[in-house]
Amino acid sequence: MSQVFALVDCNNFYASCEKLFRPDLKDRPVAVLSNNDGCVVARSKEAKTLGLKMGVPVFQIRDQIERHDIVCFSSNYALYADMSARVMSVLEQEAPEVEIYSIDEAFLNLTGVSHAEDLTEFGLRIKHKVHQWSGISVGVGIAPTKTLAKLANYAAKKYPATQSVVNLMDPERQRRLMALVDVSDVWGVGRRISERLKSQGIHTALDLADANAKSIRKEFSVVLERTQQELNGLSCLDMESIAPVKQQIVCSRSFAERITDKPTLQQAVAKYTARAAEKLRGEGRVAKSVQVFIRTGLFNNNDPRHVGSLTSRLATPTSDTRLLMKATDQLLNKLYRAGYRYAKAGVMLSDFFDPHHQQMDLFTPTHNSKSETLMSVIDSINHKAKGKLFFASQGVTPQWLMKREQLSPAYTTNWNELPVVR
DNA sequence: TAGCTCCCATGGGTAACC
DNA sequence: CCTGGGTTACCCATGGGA
Repeated sequence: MSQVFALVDCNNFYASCEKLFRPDLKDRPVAVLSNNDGCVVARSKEAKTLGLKMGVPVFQIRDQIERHDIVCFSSNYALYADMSARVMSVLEQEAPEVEIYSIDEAFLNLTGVSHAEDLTEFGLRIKHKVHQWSGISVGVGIAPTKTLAKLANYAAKKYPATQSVVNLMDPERQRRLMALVDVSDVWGVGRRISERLKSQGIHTALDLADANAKSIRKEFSVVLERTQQELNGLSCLDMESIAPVKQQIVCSRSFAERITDKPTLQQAVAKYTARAAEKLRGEGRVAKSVQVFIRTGLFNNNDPRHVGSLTSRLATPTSDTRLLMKATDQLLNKLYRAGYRYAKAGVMLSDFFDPHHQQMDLFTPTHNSKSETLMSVIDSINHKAKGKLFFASQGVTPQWLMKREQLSPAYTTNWNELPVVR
């Protein structure tokens, strides 16, 4: 039986979240910056109209920001996550099956819904209800495959006449749209692959759909072959409503200022280790493999360069912050070289196990419940009082913390931070 | 038993996505 | 001077059994 997927995607999500709580900024250009206030990662409609580009470093467009009086925000992930949850809960009320694909988009499985209601009507209803309940506006694309649903969503955003809802169930309509869409705008086709496709005369989504399947497989990959089949209405990608178990956890960050000395770098690595361990416990797992990486700046640097990473395999997998910190500190000791200006460091955990049926070895004392208790006490305190409890090795007043100079208040998650309005 | 192929695990690198 | 963070999947080379 043929399937029906919808893709619901929030418009300018981060910028919309910031605007929601600042009605005074209605109709004003707003930009949201990446961690460290480094790049532009989201723009309001007005900012896009002004030609503000996605991903550009802020220092390169200071004058543009000044000239047009663009309001900039540091990213406030807690706010976006909370708004996302509100949007998703509306979708979950309306659709029989929801796959939360990212913070601002979700696939709905509408297979079987089609008889009860016209699909376009369904899309419009969802759009209205999400807006009514969360204040966020969304686009809806409906199609027989996920890739086509993405494409329909792209059209819903691009063409205002659609009222932000596009029903792409009809094959003729699919082909008409695909002829207008650049291959690079197809889901799964990035920069490199679109360049290679274009050198072979494949310029539009339709060109890709009609290309020779054998040669796509041979010269590119199974992944692109699947994309091609999906463009032709053959569903290869199913709903993944249950989140797959994580295979790795990374915690890394650029520093506000370059770090040259080892003790400071040690603090940073300790902090990232603590955060990664916390995430690991949140997943209910233990890790056997621990990696640390450090690197100097990436761009226009006459500075000496150093990138390095080292991995250690623990005798026994663990989620105990103390043991993981011991490991990462040893790795950093081997990795660190004096005389470099480090810009970023990170900790990666992988090779996960279920702590309750764990492979023991002969020489290490067995899993102790003291550690488990201590860690869960730390986690529950930090859950209530965010990050108030930490290890001394993380440093008490770190100077290298990321830059977040334009952070908005925690409107939805911390009542105490709300600005006083009279 | 030397030598061959096949298969699988592993690890580094690339590309994609949001 | 100042350029994000996190995750997965795949490809390919390698090397050790069977």
